[in-house]
Amino acid sequence: MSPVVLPPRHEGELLERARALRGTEVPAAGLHTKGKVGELVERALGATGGSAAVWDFPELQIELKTVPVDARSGAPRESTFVCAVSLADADRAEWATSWVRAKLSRVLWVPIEIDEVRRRAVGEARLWSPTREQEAVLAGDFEEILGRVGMGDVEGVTARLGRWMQLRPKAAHGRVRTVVRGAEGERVETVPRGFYLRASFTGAILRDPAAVP
Amino acid sequence: MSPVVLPPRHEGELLERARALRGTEVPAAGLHTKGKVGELVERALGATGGSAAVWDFPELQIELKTVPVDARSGAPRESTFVCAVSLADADRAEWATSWVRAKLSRVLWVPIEIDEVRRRAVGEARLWSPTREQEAVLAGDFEEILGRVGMGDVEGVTARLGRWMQLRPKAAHGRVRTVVRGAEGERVETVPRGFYLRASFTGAILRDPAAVP
DNA sequence: TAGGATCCAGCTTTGGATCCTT
DNA sequence: AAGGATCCAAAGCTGGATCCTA
Repeated sequence: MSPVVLPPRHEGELLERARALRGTEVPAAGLHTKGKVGELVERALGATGGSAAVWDFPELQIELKTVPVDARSGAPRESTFVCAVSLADADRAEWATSWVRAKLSRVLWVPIEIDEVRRRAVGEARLWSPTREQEAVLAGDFEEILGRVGMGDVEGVTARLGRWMQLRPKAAHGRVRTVVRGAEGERVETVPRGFYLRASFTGAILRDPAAVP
Repeated sequence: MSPVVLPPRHEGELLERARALRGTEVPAAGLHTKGKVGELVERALGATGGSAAVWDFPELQIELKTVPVDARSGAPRESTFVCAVSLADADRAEWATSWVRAKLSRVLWVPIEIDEVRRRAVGEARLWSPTREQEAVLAGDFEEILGRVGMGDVEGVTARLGRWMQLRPKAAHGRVRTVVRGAEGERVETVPRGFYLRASFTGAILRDPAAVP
């Protein structure tokens, strides 16, 4: 990451920049541009996180998420990836100290509005932190999902589990494998996974940050 | 209706008969058998309601509803018709005195279980009355829907309105028409409609009679 | 027509698979 | 591999249209 813009010094500056971006057209998505828009917006806002960091804006402890939405309705068209999960450590994982909680504790949501002709433009950014109620639901999803993985039932965890947050494959190719322990302690090879937020949840909080769907 | 079975004398007898029917195979549904199973079950249980009555078992004030469900999951495959609605009287209609409330105040639900091969068999019957909370939601749906019709906006009432109960066309042919008054008091010709319960609701109360989805 | 319902095309959602860049 | 996400077939749901019998 080589930023063309200096890191924002405070939330106000970050929000200001994000709002200045509003209306900017961005390259159309397609098979060969996945993730591109997210990276463009990161650079334009001065993100410096890089692979090792927890947050995109480490000084501000703020995570940036672009989310593709329908230009008319504002409804998200996709779920939102949060972070990868170390399946092998599931039995020791706790919400309070988790990476996913840290990332979600403060998020700058940047909608990418997609119109009928597939054109994409930056929408109105919004800074969000989960309400107590929202965090309780996310924590519940976390426990339910990693609890099952911790019990050795990783194959029993489908993307159906979790009210707002789900676990799904996260790998460049279907053939990538990671190792986890089964119920009897045996080696189980499986595909790497990550946490995703359902579109119904991001849609709700984009409309109303305190929503309790 | 010429019953081959005498009317049940009390709830216990009705439930007994319904349970005795469990497992009975019934003719497969198809384009040309709509409603047939409902009538077969009515006769088998000794229903005497007929067109004029509010209830299928007038002495017991009980309504009979067959509901097609997936044999595996128990989930309803269709919404459930409750009764037709007089659109012209919408502005005077009240939940407390409505036909739909009377019908729903006590219902014998008879699931018709459909398996992979489309075979249909009678499932376990269950006698239900709405809890206070459930009735409040149904009353809310009623007011919301008929309120709009009463205000002359019948064309603005889509099947999307109503959390558990919705208004939908109810006519043998799409060309049948009924008359209602528009917002300016003008004649509006529209298709006759009836109240239906969403499959999500009947599914919930079949699993748990006191469910609050 | 009233009463018993189901049909089914089209839209939405789901959730496993996949793609790019560093 | 980690971080940024989107793809898209198939399953599920919606809701207007339709079917049978008396």
